[in-house]
Amino acid sequence: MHDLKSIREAAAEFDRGLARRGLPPHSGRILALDAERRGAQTELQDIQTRRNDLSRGIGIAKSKGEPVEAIMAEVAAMKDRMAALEALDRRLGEELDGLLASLPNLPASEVPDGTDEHGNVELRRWGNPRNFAFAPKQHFDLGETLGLMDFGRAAKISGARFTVLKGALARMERALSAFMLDSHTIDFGYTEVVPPALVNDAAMFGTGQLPKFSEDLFRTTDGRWLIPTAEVPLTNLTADEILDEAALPLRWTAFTPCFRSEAGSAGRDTRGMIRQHQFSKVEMVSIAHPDQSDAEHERMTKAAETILQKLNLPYRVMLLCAGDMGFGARKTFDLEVWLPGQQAYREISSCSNCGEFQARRMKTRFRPTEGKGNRNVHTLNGSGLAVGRTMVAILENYQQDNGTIEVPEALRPYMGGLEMIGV
RNA sequence: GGACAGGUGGCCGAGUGGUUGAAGGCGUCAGUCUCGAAAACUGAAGUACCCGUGAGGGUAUCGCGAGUUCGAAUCUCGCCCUGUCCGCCA
Repeated sequence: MHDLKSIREAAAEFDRGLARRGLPPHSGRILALDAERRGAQTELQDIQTRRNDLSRGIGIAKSKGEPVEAIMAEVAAMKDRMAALEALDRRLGEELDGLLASLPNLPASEVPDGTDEHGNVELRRWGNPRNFAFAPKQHFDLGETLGLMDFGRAAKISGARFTVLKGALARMERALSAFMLDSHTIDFGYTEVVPPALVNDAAMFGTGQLPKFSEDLFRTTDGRWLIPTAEVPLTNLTADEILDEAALPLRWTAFTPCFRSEAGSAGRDTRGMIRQHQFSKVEMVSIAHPDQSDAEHERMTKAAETILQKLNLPYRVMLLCAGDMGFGARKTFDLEVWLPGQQAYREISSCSNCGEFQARRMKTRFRPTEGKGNRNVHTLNGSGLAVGRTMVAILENYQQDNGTIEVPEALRPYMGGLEMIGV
């Protein structure tokens, strides 16, 4: 959600930001609506002032036993105009809010230009892709051959884009979640949270999934939504609250299932576990002071990278270009893990600084320790990591020529000391 | 799901359709006092928006949304949430 005041003050800059997102200018329409609405509000409030004075006068006159018919007639005469102005104010407000709510966040200045993933900039690489003495397989071949990953039966009971994991791989999902949560809570100070997986409209609006992206979501028959990421419930934890500055930053992490309809991605990643309707993810969310959100963003990304490093999985860090960022982000780092079976780097984490964008939607502010005037917090979210894709990466990077899988050392304590899968 | 009872400012808690943004208490902040603190006393303080260069003025807001009324925290309706009991249930 955008701030009207800042658009009034810097309309050209606002439109420049939209242009970087590939959108036409909107400030003209917004400011026209804003001006018209404020005119209506001002006139309405003047009438209300008069109405309140007169009504008060009626009460006083009555208590004195004086006649009130003349005053009542005067108030009654204002009713039509008041109703018209109220309707106008509401209509203009709805159009204005609808417009403001539909526009994505503006990219930070250091975000590169670009319309799609080809505009993203590689910042750094970590780890060296292993040299295989054989042709590395893709994760679904490995998993199915092991008999621990079953897409056929998942389709039987649920349909496409679901997986059944069994045995050591089912356990690996549990192990990975515990491993990741331990790292974030113990090494990075995040507080572990178990949030609801079903949320209401307001929460989905707060983080920006609604009103524009409802087709990407699953909806329950009683009108709730299945979370597409724990970012939604975690970030909305502070909705409608005014926090103490001293409480910042708030850092939360949660392991949850995530549900996405994947409408519009038909044909992409149809095989395997890369793109599923349901997947597990450990998410991090930080609620930060505006002055500290850039540092918090780096810190959060570091927490996600640490998981990959501990698992010894090669990856690269991408700075997303303006056109490839999500709706609410002003700056995003993607972590892409090396998948030898695909011979490609694939996204395994996305860490975004949303600035004030979500805070304004959720009405999350903080009270400065010094000075007056409440300010919007900055919100950040990042995967740490997508558990299913982490399993994919482990299968492909740790596969042996006989199809067995070595368990990464860091994970062994979480898997009862298991060193090899499939032997 | 059914039956009751509730939802008031940071918290607790009054509130009769009429000059109530809302008594009182607690807590918070500032000041007086003090070497300092406590106590006491004095004062300040919700949120959003509009007008105004400013000082300042105004509107809305008592769970949310409609309605009745010249006027609604107070009356009516719908919804949401909380508590208690019953039913069902992991």
